[in-house]
Amino acid sequence: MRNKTPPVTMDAVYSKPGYLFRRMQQIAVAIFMEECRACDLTPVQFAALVAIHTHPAIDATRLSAVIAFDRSTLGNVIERLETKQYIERKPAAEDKRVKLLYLTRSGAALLRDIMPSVDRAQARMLQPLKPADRKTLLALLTQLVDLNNEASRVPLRAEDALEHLGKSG
Amino acid sequence: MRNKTPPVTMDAVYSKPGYLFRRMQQIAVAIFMEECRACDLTPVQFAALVAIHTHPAIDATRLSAVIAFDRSTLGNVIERLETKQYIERKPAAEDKRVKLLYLTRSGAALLRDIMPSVDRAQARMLQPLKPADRKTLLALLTQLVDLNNEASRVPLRAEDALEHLGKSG
DNA sequence: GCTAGATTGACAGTACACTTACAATATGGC
DNA sequence: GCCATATTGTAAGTGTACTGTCAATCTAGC
Repeated sequence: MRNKTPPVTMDAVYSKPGYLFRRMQQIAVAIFMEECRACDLTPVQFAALVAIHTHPAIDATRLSAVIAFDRSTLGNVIERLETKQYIERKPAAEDKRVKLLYLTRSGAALLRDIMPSVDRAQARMLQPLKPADRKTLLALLTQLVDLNNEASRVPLRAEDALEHLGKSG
Repeated sequence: MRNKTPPVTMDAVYSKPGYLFRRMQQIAVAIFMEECRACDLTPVQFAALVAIHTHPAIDATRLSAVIAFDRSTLGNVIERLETKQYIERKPAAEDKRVKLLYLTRSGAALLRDIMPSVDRAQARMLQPLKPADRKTLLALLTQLVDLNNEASRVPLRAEDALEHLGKSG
């Protein structure tokens, strides 16, 4: 009867999806920050701007669901975007707890201006792969993120963004 | 002459590799922490333990290169592992700046005990995909992380771990 | 052997990413 | 209308992840 445990080597780290996802996220952020150095925006701040642009008058809780970003941390992100005057926060008339988010003129201008940089960053992340492999990886990742959505502490709820319309409309 | 910029929608986020890598990292950490709740270890702390196990008497700088983890932050990680008594730090005789890292007995025991939980976590991350797709994704990710190594702020230098042997050996 | 430059570990600062807790407010059941 | 419950924003606490800077120390060139 063999009871031997396999030896623990660095392969227990390097060949595992957990390590690869961490590295890839690390690399993706580095590339994004490099391409978008001029505009002083982080990947999450960019996602928030896009979401507020797409859903004006969204509140922080719904924004969190739409970009799948932790609700508590989002407060700080919003604060930073407000300090940089890219967004505005206005109290909602119907619900005194809620503060609605809007892109400012300069926020909208920024968003328009950085799209080329963002696109360049996104392209660079997959650049080293052959075009066909890029497509395959993107398809598998999309599928995996979608199927694992509930495993995340902050599942994506894209449809949440529409809720605030139903009340007044 | 058309100069129109494409409309900015949430697709500028959802369909991009940057977003997918962030989500997947988020999901991977959540799954890891869930499976390893009992032992109170983070993914990075686990990687550090494996590396110290594989390379006893490694120093912090080389450890950083071996697990591709930021040198400055690693100090805190080491501190936490030391507080939990999983590792020991001993000053090096030859170089007074260096502190060498060793697994304690309880650190080695922990590492042995949690391997099944870690394996379960790693398996769960890819679970939703078909077996063939898991292999494809893992292969493409491994390739991409390797080819993008230098784009990271903390490139992996696995061979650095062996340097400390060359001096005295 | 002495000094210029590199290395090492430590620290301060910024930004995610998550947890739990809490007060203010809103809502639905009665 | 009143109250249990849920929602919203905020804050404190922990842990990555990176940027810098700094002093102590080592090493190489001379």
